[in-house]
Amino acid sequence: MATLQEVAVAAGVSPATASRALSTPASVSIERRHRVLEAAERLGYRPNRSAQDLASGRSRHIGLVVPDLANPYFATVAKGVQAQARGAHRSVLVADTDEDVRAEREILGDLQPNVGGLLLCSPRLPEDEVRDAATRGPLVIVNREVAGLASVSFDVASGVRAALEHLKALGHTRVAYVGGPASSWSDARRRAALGDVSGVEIVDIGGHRPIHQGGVAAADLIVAAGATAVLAYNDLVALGVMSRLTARGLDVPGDISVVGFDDIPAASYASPALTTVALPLTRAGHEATTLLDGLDTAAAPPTVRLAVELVVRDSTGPAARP
Amino acid sequence: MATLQEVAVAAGVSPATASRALSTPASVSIERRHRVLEAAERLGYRPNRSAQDLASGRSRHIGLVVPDLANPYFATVAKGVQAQARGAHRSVLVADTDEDVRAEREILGDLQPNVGGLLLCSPRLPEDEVRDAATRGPLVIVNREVAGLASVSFDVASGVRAALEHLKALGHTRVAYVGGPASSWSDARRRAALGDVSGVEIVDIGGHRPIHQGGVAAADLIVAAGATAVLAYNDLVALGVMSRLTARGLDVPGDISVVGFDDIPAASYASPALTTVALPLTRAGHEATTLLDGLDTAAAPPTVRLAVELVVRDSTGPAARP
DNA sequence: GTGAAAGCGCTAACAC
DNA sequence: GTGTTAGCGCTTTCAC
Repeated sequence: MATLQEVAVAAGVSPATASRALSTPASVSIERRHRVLEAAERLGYRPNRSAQDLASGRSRHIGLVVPDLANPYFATVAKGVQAQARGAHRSVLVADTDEDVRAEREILGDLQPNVGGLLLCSPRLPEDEVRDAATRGPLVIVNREVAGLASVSFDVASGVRAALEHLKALGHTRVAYVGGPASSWSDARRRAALGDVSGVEIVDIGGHRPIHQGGVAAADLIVAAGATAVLAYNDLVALGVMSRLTARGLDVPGDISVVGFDDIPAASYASPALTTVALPLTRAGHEATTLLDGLDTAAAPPTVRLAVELVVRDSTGPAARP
Repeated sequence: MATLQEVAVAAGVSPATASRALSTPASVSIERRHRVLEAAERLGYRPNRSAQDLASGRSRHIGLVVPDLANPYFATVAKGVQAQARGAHRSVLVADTDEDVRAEREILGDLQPNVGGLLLCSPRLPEDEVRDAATRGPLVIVNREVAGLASVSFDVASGVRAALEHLKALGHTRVAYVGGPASSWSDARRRAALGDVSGVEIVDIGGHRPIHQGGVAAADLIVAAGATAVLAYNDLVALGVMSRLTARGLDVPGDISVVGFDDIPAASYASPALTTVALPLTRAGHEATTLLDGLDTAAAPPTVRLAVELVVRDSTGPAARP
């Protein structure tokens, strides 16, 4: 493994110049710069990140903390982060908390001192702890907003409204809401917008696990509540609702319409294909990474709220005549 | 941020002793060890990974290269890797190649010099390049085998046989195989086992993209070929086949039985729920990480071939009478 | 614009 | 067991 030292010797310059040629090309004469670049290329020079980080006092790694990597939602965000980070020559350290707040704390303490910035997808960590973490280094929150901190989130309220208007236009007047984890920020956002559309009565089915099984569990409650349509916390839940409904012999959307949230790939594969509020997850990963890069220079911590879009597929239809 | 130096001073020992107390506790007297641990705890000491790596000459990071993080297959492997790595106090650097071999090469060159070991999920990279990478540092291949290199893969042949036997027992005699990417190692493994079950005629539908859309594209060919059952390259493809079949008005499993590979979460959500060959993906992540740790000490590069299991659900049934 | 020199925080001989 | 002493490979003042 060639070192910068060796590159410098090969190029006939000092290590300092070699370093500058690579990191601040503008500060080196064009001729020497070329010599250094050529030598680096020829020797197959690869910077030693540990050395760079140690010497400069800042890490080029980005830490990404997610509750569950196997969840397509977070996996997609992670993919976006990854892509953007690579463009900025930074690497991504991912940590999966397995939905466990205790593990999350531990990971935070472990990870944060060793990364240049942290991307936190943490729907459940108490706000003061998030704020605390932000004092320890650059931090961007994803899918949540905390006053005074940089974040990337989605305009879920308008998504909820769009879904409700869509159902209303189809003649639905009694819509069940299947909630997610009670402590989740984004569940609260969804709930807050539930009353925004007049003429649609909302039946709260309560909080459920944000996975397929949660929807399965909720389906019977929906039927019992006499709703003709459902808005679910996310697609996984919506898919769960749909499969249980179908298993009970009910038709979607003939008997009950179903709307999800997120637009994970499975939403379009399902049959019927799921009508859902699409969140630009990859884009969120991009934005969050970009935000992180500009965080020191930014005056106030920026908050990006990404627009969402209702994707109408086949799981919604006219309300059944009573 | 407290340094080891400061911890050492606070504990009244030399930096070396402080270092040993933390990394090789056995080599320090019990009393001093306690003093160091206590001081570290009290000062909130966090080791600087860059410094550790630079000084010791080896990185504690694990590099994980996957073709697509948003693919539930790789996301699940990644989760397994992550969990195991954290147990060993190592962090995971993930890189997503976006299914692009050129990007993969670049990532390899970038990543490998800066990690202590590499986990490669790379179905398509030419074998000699994989072998080449292995000379540059500890490397474990996942879901593929290359002679002489450490790897974790699945016993897909027995999975194919189990699927075929299952179909045969249901009376199917003409089974279509929807292949994956032609250059993929695991597609070749599946194909190699296709002839192992006598009494079942295999119709090769050719290679398709290993995603939902690939299955959609293949479905019509299956019908045209007159097969009563399909074995697909993976679940995504199987799901695609199923949705196209259903859209054409065919019944699964009434008219055609479908079997997938992998057992991703969506397989159990689908309706009908997909019969599939389950691969222990999380386990593969664990094993690969464990293998990486023991690689230097191992005599011969270990090859782990994980057992698979046919999960019979609702997408397979008796062959339709001709 | 360039080089010399001083570390960044830690580990690993090497002596004791 | 323990301390002393060198660095690991790089960035970054500081002079020139």
